[in-house]
Amino acid sequence: MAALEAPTVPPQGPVRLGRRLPRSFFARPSTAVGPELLGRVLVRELPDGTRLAARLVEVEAYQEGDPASHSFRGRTPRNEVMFGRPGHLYVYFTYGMHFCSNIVTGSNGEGSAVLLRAAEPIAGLEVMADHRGLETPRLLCSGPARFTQAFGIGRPDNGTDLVRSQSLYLLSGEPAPARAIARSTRVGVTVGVERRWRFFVRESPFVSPGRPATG
DNA sequence: CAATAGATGTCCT
DNA sequence: GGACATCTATTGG
Repeated sequence: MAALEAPTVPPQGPVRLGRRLPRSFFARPSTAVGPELLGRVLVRELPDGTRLAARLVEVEAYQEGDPASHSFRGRTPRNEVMFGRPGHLYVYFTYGMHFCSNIVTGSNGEGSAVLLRAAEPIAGLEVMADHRGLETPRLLCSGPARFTQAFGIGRPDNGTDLVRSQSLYLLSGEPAPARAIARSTRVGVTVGVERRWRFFVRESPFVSPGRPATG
């Protein structure tokens, strides 16, 4: 694919974009897909041609039978996409003001997904700053609602197929090696806390400030 | 630094 | 009515 525009700040490491991840990558349990998403690159192409890109550094897995998951009590109009085919984007509105983004995993009808919690911006930082109303690169995508806002993702993007969309997709990037990945309990959940399904890149300054980095 | 208040849709009891 | 997969500004140590 075409080269991305030069980032405003140097990324933490080399940026290999690679190729789009196939449906089969997502068609596995969220707890398996989650850690393997770290180091992957989410790309957004805006109508004006601007390209936004960021490398995932923090995610959380959610599943059916998991009391912290939106899918726990079955389908609703809001979580419908979560029960659909893997590889689609599940966007939800929360706390009366914020949107958060998930990637649907597992098999069709299953109700599992991975919440995108934080990323390291690598292209389009000026537009992200515009969306966020701040400049500091570290604060652009370091939280699920921040990340979603930086990318300009909202209701219309709910249900987008990341495997086929020309404007929102996920590239293989450079997967984080197992030794660089830490796990902890999930942020902001009060049930299902025994599930340590938050996965993040240990040394990344772009991880959200949500919680202690329980290795 | 830490703690807290305030913004307020959607789903739940 | 209350909880919630959150963020920001403000206040106080």
